[in-house]
Amino acid sequence: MFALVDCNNFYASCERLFRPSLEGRPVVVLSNNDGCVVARSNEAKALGIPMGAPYFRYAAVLRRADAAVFSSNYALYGDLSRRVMQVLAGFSPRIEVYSIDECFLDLTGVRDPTALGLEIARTVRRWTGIPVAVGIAPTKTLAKLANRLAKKGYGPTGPVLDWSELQDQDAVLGAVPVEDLWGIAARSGARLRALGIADALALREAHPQRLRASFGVVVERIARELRGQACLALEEVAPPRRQVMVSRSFGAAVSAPAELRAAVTAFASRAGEKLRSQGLAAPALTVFVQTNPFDTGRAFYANAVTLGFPVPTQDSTALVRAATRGVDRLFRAGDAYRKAGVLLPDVVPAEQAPADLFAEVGEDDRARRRMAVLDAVNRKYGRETLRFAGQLSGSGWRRRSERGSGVSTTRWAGLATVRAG
DNA sequence: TCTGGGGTCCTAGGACCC
DNA sequence: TCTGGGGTCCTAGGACCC
Repeated sequence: MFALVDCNNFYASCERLFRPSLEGRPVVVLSNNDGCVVARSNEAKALGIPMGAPYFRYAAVLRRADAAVFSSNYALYGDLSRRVMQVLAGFSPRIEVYSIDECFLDLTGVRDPTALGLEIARTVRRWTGIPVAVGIAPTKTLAKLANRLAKKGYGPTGPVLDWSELQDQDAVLGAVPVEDLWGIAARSGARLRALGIADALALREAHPQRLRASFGVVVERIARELRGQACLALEEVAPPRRQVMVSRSFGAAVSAPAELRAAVTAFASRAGEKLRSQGLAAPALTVFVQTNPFDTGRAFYANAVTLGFPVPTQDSTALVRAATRGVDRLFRAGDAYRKAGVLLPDVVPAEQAPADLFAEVGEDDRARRRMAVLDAVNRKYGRETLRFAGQLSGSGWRRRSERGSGVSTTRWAGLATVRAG
């Protein structure tokens, strides 16, 4: 038996946490470059703002509705997520942290799952301030669905729905569009509809073998899970990462090669930090650049190049050197670049990486110590306190973030102030 | 003016082996 | 008319997730 606990409008709820005055007001949170709406409170959803909508298209609507608009603050969301997961871990011996705002719990053997679900929702709310919904079912796919329904008010006594307690399951499934299921999006949805499979009930009744032949094993599993046959297990330990990526859209177009190099230097350096913090090493680095894909007046240019290392590395110096060398090969004069990134494919655990037979004696060790110092300084005094000189060649690419709340649970200066009396 | 970032899994097809 | 059988590895691209 699975429970899926999902935080309601997570980023919006985080921003609201320290501002009770935002209760009842529409709240939205924007993506990295203040570009898209990535979280909406219920009031914002009611305004008809779609998920992922470009902000500039809805700015006027939001202003008229007196909405609160925030740039994203991942340090805050990450910290609140950890707190929520910590509370959830107290309710089940086996949990799977599925995403920043979702967690599966193993409820096998629980006598009254609905009562436990209500207790979970109450406790998370009281201890962290974040509202959640709980879906309970014998498969993950049904638990996801039950969670959606719980948020819509199907639960008899609160934001909790146990699928097996639901009357007329078939009627409910018949009213769920096939694209609302976990794992089915627009493409597969359209193809399923063309075969007359438009809702969850029709998918459940379809022949698994035929689904497999036309759509592959993923859709077959979903159909089986709708019947209550569990195909997806709880994964307590996340498998090791296979790639590391750092990429950003630019706050303003970049045309100077030195500034493009400055941007990928920052990305490669950040990628190195990620590698070291996760104990990984990269055998190669891909750097990519692109112009504005939405500009219909100019030809779109996107290109990438991959460079290999003699042995897998976690040294930022090597990553930065490869990234800048790569970007020099990609750069075309006259283009206005809007985005670039660094991708480290096929990463391996650092202890499995062989040493470089041809490196100077002691160089490996010196490089490791340099990186240890870099990380220690930046951990203590803040990201990019110590950085590569190449980054000084320009910072016009940096993101717009004009609406940050400044609230933090991880910096003294950002803590909320409470006045009594 | 203005459009995110970071991932995973699956499949088909090519290339190769004995 | 007619051309074996069984397998692995790699890659690109599609599709999906939050």
